[in-house]
Amino acid sequence: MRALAVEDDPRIAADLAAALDAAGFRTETCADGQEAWFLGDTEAYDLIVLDLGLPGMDGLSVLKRWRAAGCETPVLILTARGSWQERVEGIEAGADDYLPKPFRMEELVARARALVRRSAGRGGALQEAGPLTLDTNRMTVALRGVPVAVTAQEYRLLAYLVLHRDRVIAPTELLEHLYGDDDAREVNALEAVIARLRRKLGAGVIETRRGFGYALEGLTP
Amino acid sequence: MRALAVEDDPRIAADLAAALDAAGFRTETCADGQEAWFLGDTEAYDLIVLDLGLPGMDGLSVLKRWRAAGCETPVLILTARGSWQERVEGIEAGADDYLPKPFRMEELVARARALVRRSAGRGGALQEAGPLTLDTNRMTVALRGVPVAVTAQEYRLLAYLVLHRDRVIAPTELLEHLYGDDDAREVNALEAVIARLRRKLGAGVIETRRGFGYALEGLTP
DNA sequence: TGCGACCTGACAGCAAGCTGACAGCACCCG
DNA sequence: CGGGTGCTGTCAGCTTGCTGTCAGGTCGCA
Repeated sequence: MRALAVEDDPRIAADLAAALDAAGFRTETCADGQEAWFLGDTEAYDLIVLDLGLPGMDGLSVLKRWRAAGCETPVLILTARGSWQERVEGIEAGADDYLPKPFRMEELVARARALVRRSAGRGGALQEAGPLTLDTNRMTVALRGVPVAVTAQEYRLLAYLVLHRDRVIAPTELLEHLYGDDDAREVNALEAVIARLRRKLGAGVIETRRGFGYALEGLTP
Repeated sequence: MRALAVEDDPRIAADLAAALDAAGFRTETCADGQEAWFLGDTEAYDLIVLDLGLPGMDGLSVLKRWRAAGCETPVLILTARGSWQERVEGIEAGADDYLPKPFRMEELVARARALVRRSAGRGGALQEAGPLTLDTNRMTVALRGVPVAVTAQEYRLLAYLVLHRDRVIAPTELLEHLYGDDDAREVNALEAVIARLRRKLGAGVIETRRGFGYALEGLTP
């Protein structure tokens, strides 16, 4: 974890760095707004601690510029105690959290950890298997990068195959999964779906293992 | 956006609900820890405001149980002023933010909004998605820069779609978040709102993914 | 060659979704 | 208090296009 502490008071800056380092961060410090903006924009930090009172450029402006530039690093701002307008302003500008000064280092560390934990909890929605890419968020399918329109049923079938791309799936298993136990269908319904999919994806993508079931392209027999 | 306010003082609870409702939330209240735990565990909220001093079950225990049960709803806790141990404890227990009592309703609302945005991994108060711009402070909508007048319900629906713009949203999910569990509506109510929105925004902005749900104008067909 | 497993084009049924009309209701304003 | 106004859910009728079925074909294997 790499952190940036933007703080003009050298003593506080040192304390910040020490506390964050003790918490497992690799912390760099910076005392000037202009430089902070440059660093935040060019370097890849996991967390930025930003003091609002700064020489060079106002902390709030720095924050707004980062957000405007598409920087999504979690930012924790330090504000003067009691000025709730400033906090609200900071949050509106895109801060993820604030801490009123003076504060306990324990609290800073707790919040910093929580912030990083939270920002890390996304991604992984793209499932790839051979030439196929499934976006499980948008429910879309791409073949060699080219989007392919599929229906709900087709998507469900593909998703199941992709999820179990390392083995052969028996027709009965697919039937069980695609249709509830209460509205079971015949095998032919499945074959129809597969035929339609093959027409869209090309013949080779879904392979038939005669007598066993179906598998995605590239699985060795 | 659906919110739960857990607060035993009925006056404060009413104030909370009023402020959050004015900010575009559908707020339910609850005065008891046990009940709060049950609600948070079973219902789908976008935000929970939790007072730590509660009858029935201690607020911190409620929070811990939620987290232990895998509930990831952002939680904003209300603490007594000055007790920083309590705050740290709260954050360690999985709270996403805290507010010391007494507080300004403006600040609560600002933090609530920020929390909801952050939980979806997004920054500022201006939410952009394709041709749409939502100002979550003023609760206004613009299409390609041109302001569009929308009703409260329409705004809520759009806000939810914009917040989760990278996903397809199932009708049931929208129903859950637009209406409380106690005044549930039929799917058709939703379709009516969407039809009215499309008349204002044009046909392409809200896409229908037949069999899955709705999504904002995206890249893939 | 024969049999069973599997494929596929056509088609109809049907459910998902859309829309215009309407009525209940909350709210606003005189 | 009372009428007007605008929001919103319900209803009914409609469109759309997904999807299972069927019938007939092809393929692989013994």
